[in-house]
Amino acid sequence: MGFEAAVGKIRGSGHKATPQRLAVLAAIAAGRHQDLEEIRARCPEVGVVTVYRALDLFSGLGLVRRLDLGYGPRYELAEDHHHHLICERCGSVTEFERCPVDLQGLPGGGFEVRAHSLEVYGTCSGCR
Amino acid sequence: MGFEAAVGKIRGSGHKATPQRLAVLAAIAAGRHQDLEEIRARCPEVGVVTVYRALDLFSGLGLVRRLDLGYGPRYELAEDHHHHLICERCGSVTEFERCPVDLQGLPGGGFEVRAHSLEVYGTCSGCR
DNA sequence: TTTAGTGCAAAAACTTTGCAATTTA
DNA sequence: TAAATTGCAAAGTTTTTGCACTAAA
Repeated sequence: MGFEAAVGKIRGSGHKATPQRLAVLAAIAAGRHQDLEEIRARCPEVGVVTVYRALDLFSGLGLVRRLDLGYGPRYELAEDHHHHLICERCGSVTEFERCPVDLQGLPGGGFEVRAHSLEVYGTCSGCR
Repeated sequence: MGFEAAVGKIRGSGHKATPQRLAVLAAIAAGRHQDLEEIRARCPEVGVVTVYRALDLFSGLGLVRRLDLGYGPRYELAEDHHHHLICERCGSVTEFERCPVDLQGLPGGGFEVRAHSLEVYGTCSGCR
């Protein structure tokens, strides 16, 4: 889901697309798996409380996803799928595009899939 | 990784397998994606601080993984792979066994894979 | 016996809430 | 204009730290 679609979803859900919310959304979209501090740094004009509330709203709308990659909460746009490579030694996180997931014939009896997130744990080349 | 192997890994890494640590580990192994409160309930004799420190140690050893499934941190044994079905409507989490991930020819230039975790987001049958 | 680990109490960090002022649709 | 949103200050939670005591190897 892109930035534009996300804005549409905010309005469509009956919420107001305030400058603060857009700033927070843009901040999240500008990076990947950022923590609160990183997001805040990209929109310092927005109060912390508002950032928390925006994050909450966005999560509820399915626009943003909260992850735990090992060092506290991180946020990113809830694209259809994300794939992270996480080094258990140094904690570095890198992403990769090619989707190694095949959700054909998934169990779960009628579960409707919207997105997925894959975390691959191991040791990065620099730590071996 | 089973409980036994985990104990071996604690000892092998030069740390002591204290009754408190074993209790915490057993508590985690007894359930799936539990939060701190649930874990604590299974080993009430262990102080909170010790639980936090054990969780920290276990994460560092790669025995336990911290996840964020939408409502704060959750912990589970870091088996080779886990697959969660997360309902974005009601927050319910279910697991499934069949692995839909194929990590052959993964990018990442020499990243050594040890395990993975897949979260599938969508709407469960009860919420549709 | 030595070094690592525990638990308490306190500190720090993080997140949520109440409320008056402000702003969007 | 009415209802939603913001931001401050305060309250509540969660997590970490300092330190004396205890226990595992």
